[in-house]
Amino acid sequence: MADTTSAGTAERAFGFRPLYQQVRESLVRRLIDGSWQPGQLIPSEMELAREIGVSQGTIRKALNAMTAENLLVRRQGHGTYVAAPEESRILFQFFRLVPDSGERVFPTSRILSSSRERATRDEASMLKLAPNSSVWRIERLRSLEGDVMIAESLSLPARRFPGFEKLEEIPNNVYRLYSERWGVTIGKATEKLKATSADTADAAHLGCKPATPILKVTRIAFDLEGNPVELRISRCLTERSHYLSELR
Amino acid sequence: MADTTSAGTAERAFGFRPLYQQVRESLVRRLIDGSWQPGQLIPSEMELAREIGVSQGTIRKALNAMTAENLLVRRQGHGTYVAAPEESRILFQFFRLVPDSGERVFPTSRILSSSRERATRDEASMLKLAPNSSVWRIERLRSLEGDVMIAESLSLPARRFPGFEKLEEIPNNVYRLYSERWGVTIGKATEKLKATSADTADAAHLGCKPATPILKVTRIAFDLEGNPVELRISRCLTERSHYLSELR
DNA sequence: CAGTGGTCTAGACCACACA
DNA sequence: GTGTGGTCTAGACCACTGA
Repeated sequence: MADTTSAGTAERAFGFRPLYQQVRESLVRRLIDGSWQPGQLIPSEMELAREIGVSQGTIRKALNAMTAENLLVRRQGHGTYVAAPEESRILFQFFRLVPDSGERVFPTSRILSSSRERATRDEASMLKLAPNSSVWRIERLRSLEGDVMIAESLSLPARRFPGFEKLEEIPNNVYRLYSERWGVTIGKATEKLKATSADTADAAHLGCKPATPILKVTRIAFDLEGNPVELRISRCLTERSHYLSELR
Repeated sequence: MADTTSAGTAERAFGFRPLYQQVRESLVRRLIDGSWQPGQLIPSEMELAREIGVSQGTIRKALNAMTAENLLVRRQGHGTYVAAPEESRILFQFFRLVPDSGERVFPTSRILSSSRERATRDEASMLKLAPNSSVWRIERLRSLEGDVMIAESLSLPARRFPGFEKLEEIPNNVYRLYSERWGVTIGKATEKLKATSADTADAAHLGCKPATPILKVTRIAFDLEGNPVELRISRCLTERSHYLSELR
């Protein structure tokens, strides 16, 4: 890295890449390979600058970029920490269903089933798996303020989550589970929303009449390297809640 | 502004505020009061630094913050421009309904009606208007790839849009209209999504059976000062399209 | 070529947290 | 007090654009 400081020439021949982006990538790699664990305090700007051989300002630019991506958390007077999948952060970043009147609340969950299955064609294509790969499939119900609002199914590539069947319990916040148990960090996700009607199973789960309009949310969640690692299909009752989307 | 450079003391007594944020605010004010028009080239960093009496680096930080908010567009070798409500930008920033198979497309629109009305209780509360204020109410249908997909109603505070009735035509991209005709710039918006069923009017408009599940999107759009200036309720067919939400 | 924004550095000082 | 991140400055050089 220090080489490119004074002599960017070699670098330039293969396509220019700002130093701070190279630094960013090398730091992201430490997150990916687990040398920096969620919640951990990382070295100060000055230490990183010395270690990597660039100025403090360049380190800062890389760290600020990672903070903007929710990979790090910086606290003045404290230091810089690896972002951890805490309830409150997950709540704001990934959970968009909000009661119509009232604040954002973390839902509670009840597991219905959990099994190993052959991936359907849809699962395989959305998770970029070979046909007939194994997936773990979890069905659960989620409640907001005591009422069941969401019936959802999670599909996980079995290869990325070995020993899933040995879990005694599947917690509410699965992203923390993925992180702590398999070192899988969710970085971003895309959701596709459609309106559909409750089938009889949905109706039984959600406590509504069949054919009630429900919001179907199809989420694909990606790890830090950009690989899809979770497919989640949520069927949501939106009679007393809504999906919140902010356009900036 | 130059005062606070060496002597932040007075400022500090009334609550510390970073210089670059003060600069940002003073530049945003130029957008609000119209001294900088959409599409216009603004002075270079060096010129602004001299004019305001801070360093180029501080100007840069303010300009980059505004760029991140989609208020400015910066082009290396060119200069810095005030962001304009261009089709492509609006398409990505504010229009989230995407055909299931295929690229994002800007919809076409057909106006059904346009009239001045008393604000309903809901309109008044969401637009922060006094009860019984006047609003313009526009009904229109929007098509994606030739098929009607959205039936929507727009409500605008009459006070903010004087002479609306004199318009010969209401264009597809109304945010450009607001900007060009009334100097109203939309900075951000929030959308609340619910699943509901098509009533007979929806069914007639959207060419579907009554009771078809549809996605109801309630948008409140805000100007640069954070005042609500548009209420938009869109009823969307999502049989061959979906609402795209990206979680980062 | 001149002028713009983009990167990188170096150093000073400020605000904040904790021991 | 000491050390952290946050702000601000100043200046050098690079990459891109259009004349």
